[in-house]
Amino acid sequence: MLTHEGIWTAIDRLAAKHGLSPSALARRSGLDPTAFNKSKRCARSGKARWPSTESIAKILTATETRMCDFVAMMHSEAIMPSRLHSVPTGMVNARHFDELGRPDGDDWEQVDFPCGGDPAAFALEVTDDSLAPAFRNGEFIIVCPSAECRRGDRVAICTDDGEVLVMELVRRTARRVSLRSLNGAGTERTVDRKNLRWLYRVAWSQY
DNA sequence: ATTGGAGTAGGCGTAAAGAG
DNA sequence: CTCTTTACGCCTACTCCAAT
Repeated sequence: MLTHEGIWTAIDRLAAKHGLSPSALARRSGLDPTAFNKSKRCARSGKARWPSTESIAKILTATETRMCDFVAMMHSEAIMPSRLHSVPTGMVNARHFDELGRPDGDDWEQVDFPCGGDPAAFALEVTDDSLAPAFRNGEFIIVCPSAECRRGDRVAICTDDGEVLVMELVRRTARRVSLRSLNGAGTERTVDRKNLRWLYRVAWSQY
């Protein structure tokens, strides 16, 4: 459901994700720098003011953000804890997780993020270009185990072979999960569900 | 201490859309 | 057509902070 608070929260989060203030995001998008001022989010009468679809379209274009990712920022499951466990994508594998799919071992580092939320979330630090253009080298991928996964979502999976992969969820049946690579090649991969330890949604990324 | 830039609050005007 | 509503741009004033 769209709420006034949710949409403004998403704008704030989108700005923060790109290291911008709301006014800087507005300026970059070709809008007036004051367009997203907190003082303009409610009329003097107290009535809620909503950004136009045109403004939303402009900030999504300026930040190369998909609508589904923007919508995810409105909801609580997309909120990051203030301090997350993080491990580089170049070294991550099944031994970094316990039997319940929680971060485990000594390789995890603590990384601070600007807001709090899902206590089960963890971060993967992108350390190469294997996930480009979806995720850049140096970017942090925030994985939320409690978030529901849908077709088209970016997900992190752990297989029985010990692989941990970040891909796009293409299809999920009772027996199999189909995934697509994020590196632009569009390579598809199917994993039997019995060989899948866990599948979590990528709710957020931050550079 | 001064200066300049960024960010924000708030007032006002404008254009577009909807209602009557 | 007129009136009302609403989002947004323009503008000024102010605060904060870093650089000089």
